Amino acid sequence: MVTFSEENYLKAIYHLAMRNDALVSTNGIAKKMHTKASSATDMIKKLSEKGLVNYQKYKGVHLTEKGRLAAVSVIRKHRLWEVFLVKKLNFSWDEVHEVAEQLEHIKSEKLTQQLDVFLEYPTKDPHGDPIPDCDGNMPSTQKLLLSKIEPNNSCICIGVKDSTSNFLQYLDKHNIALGTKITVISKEAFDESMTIKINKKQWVISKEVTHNLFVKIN
Amino acid sequence: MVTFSEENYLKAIYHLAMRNDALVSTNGIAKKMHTKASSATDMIKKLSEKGLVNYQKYKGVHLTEKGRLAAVSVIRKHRLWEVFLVKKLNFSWDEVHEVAEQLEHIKSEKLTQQLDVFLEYPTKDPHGDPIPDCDGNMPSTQKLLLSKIEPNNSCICIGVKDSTSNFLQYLDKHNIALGTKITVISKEAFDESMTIKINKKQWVISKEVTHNLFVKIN
DNA sequence: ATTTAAATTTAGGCAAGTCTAAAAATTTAC
DNA sequence: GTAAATTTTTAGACTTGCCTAAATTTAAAT
Repeated sequence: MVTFSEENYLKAIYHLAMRNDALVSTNGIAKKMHTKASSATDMIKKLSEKGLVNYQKYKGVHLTEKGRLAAVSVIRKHRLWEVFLVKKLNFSWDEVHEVAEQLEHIKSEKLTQQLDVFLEYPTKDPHGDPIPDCDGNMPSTQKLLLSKIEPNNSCICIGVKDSTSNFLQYLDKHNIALGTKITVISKEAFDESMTIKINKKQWVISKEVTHNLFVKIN
Repeated sequence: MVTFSEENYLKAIYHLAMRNDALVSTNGIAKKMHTKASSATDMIKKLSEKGLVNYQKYKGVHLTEKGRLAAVSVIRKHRLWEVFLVKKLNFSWDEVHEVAEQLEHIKSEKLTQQLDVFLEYPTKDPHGDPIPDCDGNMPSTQKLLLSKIEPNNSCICIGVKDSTSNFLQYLDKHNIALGTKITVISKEAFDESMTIKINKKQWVISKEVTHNLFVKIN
């Protein structure tokens, strides 16, 4: 039995490790969880006793296979619920996160499975992130930050790195959605701002934008 | 901010009081919550401090208006989710309760509202229980136990008192569903068993069944 | 290589929600 | 109308998840 809080820590560790089974630091976990390092240490010990992470004092942790499966299961539920909220309940992509944070902890194999069926097996959530399958396989996606694209090349927007409401609303306002084709006109070395063209309309975006938008080469 | 556990107690008190604002006993609450009387006392004090119940030591509690609204809100969510599970995710009526017990605690006004829209404003859950509106009004339903129907009268099944899987599966097996017309042929004084007729087929049901099936006069 | 800084862990404490055991109040029974 | 039985409350303790403050370990800097 994995508690609500344990699931959140596992998810945090998964995201920090970024599928590399790199060691994750106590401070990193505490920061991500908005708790103190001492709280993180407490939880790490508990996760370690349950065999969900490997832990070496002062060194850091990484997920065991059991822990990885638990984390991915939560992520799967989170992303399926996000699809549900957007596709069926008319939520916009900047409103879904908070509610999905609650729904991801509902424990029912059948519920998750039937939700997947009902949504017709989506492979991406509303922010372009991949949805793991029920066996815990996370589809790998090679995605580039827009900032890496050279002038005179074009690309397709496939996801966001930052998924805060502010950023998502910015994108909505400027008609940048998943699937939008972006042509890079020029880059400014000074402030890393970039001139881009979408649908014949051309304007300048800051590095805050180019560093948080994932694209693929056309 | 009402916690998960507080919501469960409020729901229990609501159901025990049965919309009469009758006093509910500590022991009654403890029994319903599967906890000990001392735990119930602790929680009652907390609910009282929050203004959700009126409490007099050794006498009992009843919900304040604020408490009633909180309880009804949880019940509304529970029943909406049950409809969702049955109508959209192919759950059967005996499988929904446990999952709905979890979903009922999700906090999002918009979620509940949009779910109601998505389900096209259902007024009854899969067991025939009324779904309160978003202002906390519980539709009143006058329903009779099948045991009260006299021989040679017929009635329509509109709900269940006991909604355990065992009973619901019994009803499924014998093709008794909400809306089914039942004609009472005779009653046995000795064991309160009853001979009934459904679709020209006639058989005997025990008092355990007649005391747990709600009907309305045709 | 030792000192300083940063990260991590330990120690002790707090609130929520539960428990057991014992005390107090109420109800029931004769 | 008092004694026994039941119900309810209190007292003290445990677990989870968090905190602050202090101690320890590791890393960085000169």
